Amino acid sequence: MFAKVIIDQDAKALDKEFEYKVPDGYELEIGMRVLVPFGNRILQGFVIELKNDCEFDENKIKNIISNVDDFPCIKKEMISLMKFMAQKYHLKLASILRLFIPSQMREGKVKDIFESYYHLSENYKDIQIKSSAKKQVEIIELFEKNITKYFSQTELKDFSQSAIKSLLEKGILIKEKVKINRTPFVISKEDKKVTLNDMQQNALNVIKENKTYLLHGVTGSGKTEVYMHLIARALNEGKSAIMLVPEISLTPQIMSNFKSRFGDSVALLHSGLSAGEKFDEWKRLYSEQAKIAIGARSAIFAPLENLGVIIIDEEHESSYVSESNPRFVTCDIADFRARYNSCPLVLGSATPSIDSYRKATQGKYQLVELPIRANGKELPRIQIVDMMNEIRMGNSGIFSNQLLAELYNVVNNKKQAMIFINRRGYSSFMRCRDCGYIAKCTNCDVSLVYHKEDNRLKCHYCGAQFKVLTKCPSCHSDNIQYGAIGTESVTNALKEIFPDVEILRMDNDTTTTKNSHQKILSKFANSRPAILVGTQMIAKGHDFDDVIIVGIVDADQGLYQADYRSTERTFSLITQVAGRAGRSSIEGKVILQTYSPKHYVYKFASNYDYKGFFRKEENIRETAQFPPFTKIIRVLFADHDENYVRNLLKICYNEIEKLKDEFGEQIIYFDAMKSPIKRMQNKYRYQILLRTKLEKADEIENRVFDIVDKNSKNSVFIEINPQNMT
DNA sequence: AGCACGCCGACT
DNA sequence: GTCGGCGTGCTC
Repeated sequence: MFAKVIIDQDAKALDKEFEYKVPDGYELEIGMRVLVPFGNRILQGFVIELKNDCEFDENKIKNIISNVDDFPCIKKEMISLMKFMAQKYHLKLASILRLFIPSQMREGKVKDIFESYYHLSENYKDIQIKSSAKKQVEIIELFEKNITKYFSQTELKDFSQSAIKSLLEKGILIKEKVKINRTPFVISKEDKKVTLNDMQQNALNVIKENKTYLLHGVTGSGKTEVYMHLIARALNEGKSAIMLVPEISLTPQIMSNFKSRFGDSVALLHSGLSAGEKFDEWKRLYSEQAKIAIGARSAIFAPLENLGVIIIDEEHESSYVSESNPRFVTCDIADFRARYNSCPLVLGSATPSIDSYRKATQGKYQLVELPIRANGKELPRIQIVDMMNEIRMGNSGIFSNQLLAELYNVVNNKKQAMIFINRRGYSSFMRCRDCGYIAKCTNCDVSLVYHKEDNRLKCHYCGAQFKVLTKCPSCHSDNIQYGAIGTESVTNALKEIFPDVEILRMDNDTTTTKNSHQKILSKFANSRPAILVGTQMIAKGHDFDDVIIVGIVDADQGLYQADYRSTERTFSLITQVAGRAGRSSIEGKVILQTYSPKHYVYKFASNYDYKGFFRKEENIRETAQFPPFTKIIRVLFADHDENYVRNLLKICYNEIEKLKDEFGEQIIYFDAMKSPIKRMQNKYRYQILLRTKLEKADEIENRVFDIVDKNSKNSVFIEINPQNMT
């Protein structure tokens, strides 16, 4: 017998299958980790195939030394998935396999922990003890009272070690080591059984086939309840389920809901777990003690077999795309696994990505809609406030008069408000304070980004550079604003206006420690009146009944990012933030402040008109030749050695340039430039950007991959339709 | 990744 | 002469 082995080393030169001989009579399974002789050392590898013949020179072949675990840690499906990912993303086989097992297993640090348990032996009555051994008799009586119970060391701490020891020696007691699960603690609430409304029931009935469903449900339409029923159905059929959520640490209440509904069948996989907890949850899934995996994107690799459903909640979220190595798109993986297991894949969202919704309109996904809220309540009214008008009326502050009036009302009635700041990333745009003009790229129709270090405006899609604005080209005013309003300045401004009110701030800076999220939120929950200021973080899943006002201070900040998806993101954020208002009986209201009140995104968002927005945005993407009508290929070069990257860039550039002659008009755009952030983690960064038409996009992509693979050992990453351009 | 092999300069 | 620099190539 021979085995194909992937060596567990993250090196390009080792990124292939090596063949070894399995010694006669040695029990080995596909997916097992093994130790193999490699050169003059011993390395760990994964068996991915067993066969009777060998392709390698049989005189040079070496024997497998041993297996590392007594079970195959990579299941069969995952070996197919590995091949799929290697082909699609050009990732190294070993780095893919590492995604499938908990990292602790590789480092070998975390082992199963055991606790000693004691129970009576079957024939304990036949064994004599002296009547003088009072303690021993006491112990036996205790065990006889709970005849089926196993007692742990701690439960027997009242008895001396010597008494227990002599009972063990006589064979009356038996000591057993039992594996302990470090199952993470989740506060579980009373589970409310909910009956589905007609829409939800319909969704449940429709979603059953081996295909992809786009579940488009307005905020509060009860998508989660549909998910729960889908999972319950899978369990009833003896199958398992995976549910992905964008950032699990931000949605603790969803977790506790699932825990209380499904109990120990749920395994949670997220970044907040300790190494040991992760390992134990993984093992519970592997051994089918738990059949539901819930977690952030990496939970898509859960070691479950016989999947009955895969759910991706908030499918539009960018966190489903892995931005650092190994780069992968969660939805691709989910699709692979759903098809492999012949089960439905459900993508749920109140504001689907343009890409997904377009697939639904094309029939690639089946659209399922939940158009009304489960509680029958209206969505809060969104009022657009024109900040240009405020300036004309002499108010040049952060807050409009309407928002201030509403905040006074909140404070006087001891209610709560949330102020949301739509800030993303580091960059800032330039805007005329008088007429609202925004500097945009003349080629790409995306906003230019101000770069402080060389005092220029740059386009992140074509690299074009422009002088900073000193005078507005539209109204000739010299009142130019750059930089962006942050949470800090808003918080300080509020503290001045409302010195006696609890003003809380939640953003990246204030949530660095582990429980800081929870601390801020519980403080907010217990204060009346109170105002919570924050970034996207406050947009998700925090329901406070007394929040009657949500203010969006500068909605445009997210809109004018140099990113073709910025409008889509803004729409989805407004929708999400608006969902925070008016959860209770009191009607909520949203005040949306903007300097461009006529922008179509506000019209559609304030009417909760997703479809209208989709049609408009689809149109714009088509005209501007952006995805999903084209494909953007970004080749990023990053290395400590600047000369090395520049050289590599030049070689690849020249070869890719030849593709231009070959593919002609298929390539809409092609250029090389310094990356918008020139240096990151001390690595110099350059990039080549391509935009191609769809017809030959896959072919061009493969050719670019080939060129890069051929010329570089490392330091080069290729991204398709990157989420951001830093 | 790590290690051997090998081909050049400067040293007891 | 030979010790040691690190470029190149190989590992089933």
